[in-house]
Amino acid sequence: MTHDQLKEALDTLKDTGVRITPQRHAILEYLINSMSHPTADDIYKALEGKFPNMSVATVYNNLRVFREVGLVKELTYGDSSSRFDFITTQHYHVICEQCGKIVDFHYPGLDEVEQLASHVTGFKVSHHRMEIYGTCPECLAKEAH
Amino acid sequence: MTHDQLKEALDTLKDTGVRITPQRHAILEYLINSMSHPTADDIYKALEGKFPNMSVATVYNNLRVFREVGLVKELTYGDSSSRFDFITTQHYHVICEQCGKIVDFHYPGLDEVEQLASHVTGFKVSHHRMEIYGTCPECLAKEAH
DNA sequence: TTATTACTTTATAATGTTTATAAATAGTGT
DNA sequence: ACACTATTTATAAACATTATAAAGTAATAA
Repeated sequence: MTHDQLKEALDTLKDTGVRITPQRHAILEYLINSMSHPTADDIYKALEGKFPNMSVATVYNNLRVFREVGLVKELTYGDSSSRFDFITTQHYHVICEQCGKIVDFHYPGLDEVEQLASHVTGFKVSHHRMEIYGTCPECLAKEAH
Repeated sequence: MTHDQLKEALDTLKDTGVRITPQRHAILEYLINSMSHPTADDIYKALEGKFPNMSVATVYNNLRVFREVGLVKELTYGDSSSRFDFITTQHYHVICEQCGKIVDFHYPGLDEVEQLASHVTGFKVSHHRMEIYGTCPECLAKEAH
């Protein structure tokens, strides 16, 4: 499974015209296999053995590239450094209040909210539901006349 | 209204044994009146006129104190610096799937999700809806027999 | 396969936010 | 007003992240 994810990710890179370097391969592989949500430094340290000369900047640069291509999500919790997460599909819906159109909106699960809710209320939380409402670009254009 | 909020906040400080200094008063006042979500530096700059000698550390220290006392929420979006928000009541619902009970659950608005949704889909977002589902403590206890 | 070209990596320095420190100052309760 | 202790200030330090320029390397086509 994780092998397929890596292959897909590499295909995504190829399709987007992003070069596949050994460092990028290794960082992606680490992100996919990592259960935790590593910081840039975690990744840097983890790959030190394989790439003794790799620069921290390389890790940051590539995490940014992955994020721009949509492979990786940057998580900013309260602590000092960002955490990075390989994106597996999951989505919410954005709903147009004018025409009813529903657009998928990918976003990592709101684990934090569930955890806090559970902690505060004593509930055993099973899931949550979220929808976002607004006006779609087409209806916005119509409005503009 | 905002005057009451300030008064309440000051009472909270007094009750918690936190000294009320002119700087703290001013920072709280600024946070309450501010519609945006200011960074520490925003606050520092905004109060420069009133407190020409105030140190940046004072702003950071007090924001931490306010956060620890529960008056202020620290928001970490992707950008470089944290933003701070005076906590006004606002809540979601946690719903028991067994007995239907609804419990209020306070949580700062999911601005980040709305912003990202807007950015990705091109929608003009008006609001969102979120509910959390699970089993309440009472029903959990019944289950436990 | 090799040459070419543009993109990447590396090493380093720089930037910017946040925290630590110690001396000076000022709230609070008596 | 006094004494006690928290707080402020000024400064330096720590830390994550980004910028820069030179060296290296992946992809493409001849």
